[in-house]
Amino acid sequence: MSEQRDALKETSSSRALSRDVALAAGVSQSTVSRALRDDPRISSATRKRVQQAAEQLGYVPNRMARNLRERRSRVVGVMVQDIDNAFYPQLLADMHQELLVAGYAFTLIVDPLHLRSDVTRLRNLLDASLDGLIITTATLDSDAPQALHRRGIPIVLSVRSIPGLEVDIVESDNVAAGQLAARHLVSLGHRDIAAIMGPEVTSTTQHRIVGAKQVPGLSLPPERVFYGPYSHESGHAHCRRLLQSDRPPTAIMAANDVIAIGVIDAARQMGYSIPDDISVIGFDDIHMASWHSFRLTTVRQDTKAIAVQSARRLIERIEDPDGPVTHDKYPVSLTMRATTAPPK
Amino acid sequence: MSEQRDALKETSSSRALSRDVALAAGVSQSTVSRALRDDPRISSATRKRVQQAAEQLGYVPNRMARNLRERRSRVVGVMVQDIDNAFYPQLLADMHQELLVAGYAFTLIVDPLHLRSDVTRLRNLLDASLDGLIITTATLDSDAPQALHRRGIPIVLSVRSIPGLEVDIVESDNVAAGQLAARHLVSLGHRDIAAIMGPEVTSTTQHRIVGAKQVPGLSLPPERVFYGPYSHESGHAHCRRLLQSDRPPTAIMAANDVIAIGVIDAARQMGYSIPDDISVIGFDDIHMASWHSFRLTTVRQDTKAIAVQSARRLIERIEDPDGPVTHDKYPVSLTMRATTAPPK
DNA sequence: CACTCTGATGCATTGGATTGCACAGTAGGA
DNA sequence: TCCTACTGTGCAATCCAATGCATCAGAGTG
Repeated sequence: MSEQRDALKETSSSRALSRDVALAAGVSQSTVSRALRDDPRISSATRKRVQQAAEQLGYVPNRMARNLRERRSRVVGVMVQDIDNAFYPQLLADMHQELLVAGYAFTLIVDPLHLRSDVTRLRNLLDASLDGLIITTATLDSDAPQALHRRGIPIVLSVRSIPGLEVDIVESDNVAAGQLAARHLVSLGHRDIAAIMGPEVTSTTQHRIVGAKQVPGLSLPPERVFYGPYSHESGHAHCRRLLQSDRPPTAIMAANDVIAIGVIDAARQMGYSIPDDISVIGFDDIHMASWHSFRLTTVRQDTKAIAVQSARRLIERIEDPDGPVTHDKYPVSLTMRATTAPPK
Repeated sequence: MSEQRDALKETSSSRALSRDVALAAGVSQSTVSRALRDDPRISSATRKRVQQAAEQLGYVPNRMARNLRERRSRVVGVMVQDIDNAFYPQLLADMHQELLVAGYAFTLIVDPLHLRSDVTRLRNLLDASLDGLIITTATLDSDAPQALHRRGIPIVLSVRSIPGLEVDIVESDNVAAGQLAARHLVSLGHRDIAAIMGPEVTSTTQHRIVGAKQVPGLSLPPERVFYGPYSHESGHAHCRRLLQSDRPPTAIMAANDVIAIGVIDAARQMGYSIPDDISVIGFDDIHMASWHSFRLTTVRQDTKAIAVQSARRLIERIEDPDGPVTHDKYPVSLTMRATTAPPK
């Protein structure tokens, strides 16, 4: 037992440094550094000797030292609203993959709206520990993205955008998305539609409403538009209230699939049948939307493309801070499943 | 508010360093460092002067330099199987919160089982950029945790465990969980039960099976036990095959809620009614399990407690590498909803 | 044979903050 | 007046790898 502990302690306490490798290989520390980074000036014989010594000692270059010297961390931040909301994990999974192959790690930054100008959080973003930041939670009234941009932190606005800010943006064509959803409902014969949207200050909600209102035959008066968080609870609560009212709509347009599923749950709970009694349409087309229990009709956005492109744009921005600002806008499409039908 | 804005307002392209602050405040660089870290040896007059100068210059200490000097990064890794699996985001949200208040950030490490001894990935964990690691994906045959432990990286096994490894473990009492589920089904009158489990090499699956088999009145022969990933698809596919077979079971025990929901979806898709035609029970009690479309009966584990405690244990281990090894085992409970009933 | 050039390696500095230790200044006591 | 005892600051080393520049040996040239 004590022998084992000793053995463990030895291995752990003696973290090999580049100078240890240098000693073992009979070269200087700088040669070790160069050899392991495949510097062409090092002869292959020396390189091999160094590599062997490094392997034998279990040498791994200290990333903190490298970061300090190179003034970059190869870590980016990804700011999300709420990890426990099915949309984000899906986005994160693809971003993660893309960042990984590019040699970047990422740190999750959870940014509830109400903390948007929290000094402590922002300070952490300014301490040079992150090479850049993907913001998926931008709101129209938040000044944090602007402030970070001014400080010279490479940022990309992903999913949501802010007009007039000279930063890279990767989003869907949400006006078209709103049109698609509304047109689909109208073409089925719906005239009285309610919209359960996200926060009013998000571009996604704004754009989708704008698009929906452009569709002829649809009136979407203010009293038929509800704002709230992008959550299951919000969809559930709003739907409940709508169905308890004097004059329930014949269809509900939800600002995303998570809300839409909340709507479905509430409607079913109150004994309504979907789509016979009420139609529901969502946005995003998250994996869950296709599950048999929901079979949600929804406007699909290419979440994977957005995730991948956001990561790429950020990396490009990091590597070329002065390159031209880009704005990617991805097309959307209607995925018809089983939650919409003509009104009764 | 004004303080916040000041911190961000600075537009200067070149980041202020502590020596700039020193110059502005008329003190030495070391005094700046001490003043901003509230070293009691600095007089309050000097401290105030330094703080003002720092604020004016928008100075934020460079974290890379601090990391190198302090030989710690205040970043921990959290290794998960698959972010896009509802269990993990829930776990991560609570871990994140707990780590945040303790001053730690975290990096997500996605670890598919098949990479279990991939040295390349491990190298990233050995470069001192992480202070520690929470592993939620340990498998009984993986040697990575062992290897990392040997190298002296503080690690905590969370959710899943490996016997005989001298590291901190935070998990549920999964044997009791298996017992609870099986006892519930048996008490309802079920005798022919199938189990759709996770990978055979996970402690969670193993322990739950062991627990279930301990319940009198239940036979769980090998041909009634199925192994697969902890995914919706797996539950869906296995359920489908079971229901198409000559002799479908009267109840299905799923290794977690995500699988259970896959089972429900498959059963409904094939026209079966739950719980009338077949009972389904899960494990975990993720948020989704309570949604009206599922109302899943499940064995609840205290995911939040596990998340929080894992974070705490890791931090304790980082701060005291030689402290006694701990093993937290949380009790589980049965949450009865609407997916179990007596057999027809 | 002297000299330049090239290739391979080492020396010493750099990145920016933290911190052990030395030291100047002041107050209090003899 | 001198000496001790603090207090508050500054100097310089430290963390570890990356890298500009100097150096050296050996090949090639006139």
